[in-house]
Amino acid sequence: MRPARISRAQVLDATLDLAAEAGLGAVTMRAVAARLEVTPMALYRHVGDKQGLLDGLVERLMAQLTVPAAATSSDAAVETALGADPDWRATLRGLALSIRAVARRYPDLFPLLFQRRAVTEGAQAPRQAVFAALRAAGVPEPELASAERMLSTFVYGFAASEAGGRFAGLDIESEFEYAAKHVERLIEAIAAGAS
Amino acid sequence: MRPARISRAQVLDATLDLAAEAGLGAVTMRAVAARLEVTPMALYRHVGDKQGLLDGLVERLMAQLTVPAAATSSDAAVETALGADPDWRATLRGLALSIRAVARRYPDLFPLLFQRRAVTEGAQAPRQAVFAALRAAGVPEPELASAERMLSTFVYGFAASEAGGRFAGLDIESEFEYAAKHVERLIEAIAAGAS
DNA sequence: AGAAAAAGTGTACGCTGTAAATATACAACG
DNA sequence: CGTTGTATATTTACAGCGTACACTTTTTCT
Repeated sequence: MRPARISRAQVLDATLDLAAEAGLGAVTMRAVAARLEVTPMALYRHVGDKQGLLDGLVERLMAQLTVPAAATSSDAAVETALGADPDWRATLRGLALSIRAVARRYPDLFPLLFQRRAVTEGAQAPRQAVFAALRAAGVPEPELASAERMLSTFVYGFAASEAGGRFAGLDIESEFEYAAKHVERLIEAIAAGAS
Repeated sequence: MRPARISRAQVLDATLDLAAEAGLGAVTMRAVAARLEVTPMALYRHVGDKQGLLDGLVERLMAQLTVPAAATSSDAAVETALGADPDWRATLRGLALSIRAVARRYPDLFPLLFQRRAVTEGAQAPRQAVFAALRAAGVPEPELASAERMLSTFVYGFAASEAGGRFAGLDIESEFEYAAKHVERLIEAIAAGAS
């Protein structure tokens, strides 16, 4: 069979670059194709259709959510057994910063993460890292899932607000610091046995 | 001058209905115009352009964020003086439920609230209600703004997640209950003097 | 050498937002 | 009463969008 001139990965790379440079509005099948020096219809073989392209973009966005070193150094089972990850605070902060960085890099792409249940189904690695950190913090097993959801919801909301300009004119870092401080206290309270 | 067949308000009403019935994708200048039995170009006089139409939609969305009775019964100054709004918990829950209701009614419109810094400029009434409630809860004046931001960010994030299907398959009400409970505790902790 | 098959191309269609010129319908005035 | 002014709505047109469909190209396997 004929050798492929482009791959799905290349298509998504080109799309992500385009989106970062010129915004979501500039992401058209024709523009992406031009960037790859290919006709628009060639893309359809690799991403299905425009929605598939955007879904792929979301994938890529989540792949950029880097998990801090502390959370990847050992697997969850070992950590639980040893009561490890002594610095769960740093782990959670690192994850939050990573998400915020992605939001800032692709401001008008970020709201896509709230759609098509992409967030929960994708980003399993960061999710597991959050679980591990919360476990390390002492959050009881039965409410781990709810606690993770609550925390992630807040962080995504914060990042989306930052990307959308809702915090414009504010000292965002100190807002983040304020929130982070209180969220940490909340986690400690849960760990201490707040029913 | 010629009598207007349509008003900006009517245009936005028609648009909102259309969006609720058929989703954001169905909101085209032509479709809105058809609903009003007018040509597409007639809309431009009233909303400027498509983006203006969407901005108007966001306005309307926020107008639907109803402020619970407890928060409207007296103004903030009086409340502060009397230390009123004895049930700030109910007030905040009411506001959150109202936001969630809007998110559920217009699922794919909701992410628009995160864009175009719409959230901060519009929803002043609910915002003031949150302020009043937090004041009533005993949150110190200097951190009132940050606390309000933190709380609103979480609620918007929760509503957006719910609308986007991120909580699909879960018992959303009990997730909300879990979060609400802990958020209340967080507010109490702030009021109690957590620096 | 010929067949099979995947990859990419070319063309075309209906849809979108909207610029520009034009027609309409009323209020106010001489 | 007719005229004029003016905001309103229509008409027409165009470029750009996603993509269906038929086609050609380029490889590998028999």
